[in-house]
Amino acid sequence: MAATVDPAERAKQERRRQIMNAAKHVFAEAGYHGASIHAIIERAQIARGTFYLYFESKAAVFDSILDQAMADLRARIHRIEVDDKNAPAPQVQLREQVMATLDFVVRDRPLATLLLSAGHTPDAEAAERLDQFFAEVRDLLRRAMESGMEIGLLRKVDPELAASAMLGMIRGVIEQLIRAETPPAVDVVVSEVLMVALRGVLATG
Amino acid sequence: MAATVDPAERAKQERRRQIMNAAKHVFAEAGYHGASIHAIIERAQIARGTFYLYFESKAAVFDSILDQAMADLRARIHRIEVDDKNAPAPQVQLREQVMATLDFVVRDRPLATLLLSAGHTPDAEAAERLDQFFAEVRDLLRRAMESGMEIGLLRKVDPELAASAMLGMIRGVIEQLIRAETPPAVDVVVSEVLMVALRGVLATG
DNA sequence: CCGCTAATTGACCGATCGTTCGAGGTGGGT
DNA sequence: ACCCACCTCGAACGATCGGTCAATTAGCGG
Repeated sequence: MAATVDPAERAKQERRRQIMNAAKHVFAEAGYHGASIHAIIERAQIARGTFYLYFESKAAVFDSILDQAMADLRARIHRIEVDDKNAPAPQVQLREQVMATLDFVVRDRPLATLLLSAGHTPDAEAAERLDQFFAEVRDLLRRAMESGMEIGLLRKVDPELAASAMLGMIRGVIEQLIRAETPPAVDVVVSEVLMVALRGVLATG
Repeated sequence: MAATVDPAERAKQERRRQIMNAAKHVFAEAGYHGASIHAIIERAQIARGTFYLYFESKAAVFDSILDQAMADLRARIHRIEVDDKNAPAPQVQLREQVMATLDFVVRDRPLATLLLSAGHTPDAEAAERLDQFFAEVRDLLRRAMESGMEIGLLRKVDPELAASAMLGMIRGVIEQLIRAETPPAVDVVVSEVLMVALRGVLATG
């Protein structure tokens, strides 16, 4: 795999990242349609034709950005291990994953904006990928619910509905963190959110 | 106000509604940008010029649709009365409002799709209106939280954060109801959601 | 049946945008 | 010094779309 360290190849990859980063910002600011190739190449300081040497279309950059984001996010989300006695307690695993995910997303504002607002792109394929990603997360949540209910850790609820509610809650919180000019510390937010999700808002009694 | 029952005037209003309805479906299916005037007038069975006799621009129809939706929704959401002893219990008021809102939204799928997915329109004014509407709802939720905390009904939480979480939860649930091909009865959903919101998902203990 | 107003129509315009491509530059190997 | 492969550039193209307007039709009171 000497090709991977070939300096020319490295420069190409770097250029690609540069374009993707510029595009990410522009997409976040203007949305998929509002983002013009002009704005992207202006921000990336390259010419029109150069853009098309690295990406075959506008949709292709968008897809690449989504793909990378999803890979990054997937790396932070996995099944909670309940049987393995060596693993940390479920609540601890849960907290760690939520923490890592939220931290990652909040650190990259343009990306967060992109993910949250990219509900309707006329690019059907990109929209479908986003849907698939969220469906995957929702599925993970649903299974977590089912497991939790089986072992008596969780109350009996419609797993599908609860998963949708939880996913929506996370989205709402991220949106709030993005909106705030001086967002509170992530660990404090996670504590509050987990409290609300697990115990609800009603006073104990 | 005899002009309001003038048959000609009535026909005009009807035509307006017809166009708005067609546009609502097209916007929901294709998003703001993806919705072409062509698609709208085709669905409304009118000519291009006719459209511009009733709306001065594409953005204008979009705004009109949003305005009407927001008025309809606002009519179903108001402060929960806690001091008035003649009013129903807070939980009952809450249930009624959530019920009425969810029912209204779910009955009009295109509208729901429109509201949920219209995160980023390049039409800045329309996007701002949507933001304002959701900000209003969030504000209502936040104040409800604060009131509930004052009278000891609710646990102590960050009101702003909890409001964002609750709003996100509602959005998530609506999205799920829209997605389902055979959505469950609304009152069952409301019961489940209120349970999760108030008591959380953790088993009591 | 006439005449007039108001409604309706669709060909057309200008602007914008994504994409293409041939000309010009660059740099490392010999 | 030369070459050649590769990269970079931006003017030009074609398609699409929102919006306009002069021509046509419909409806109706006299």
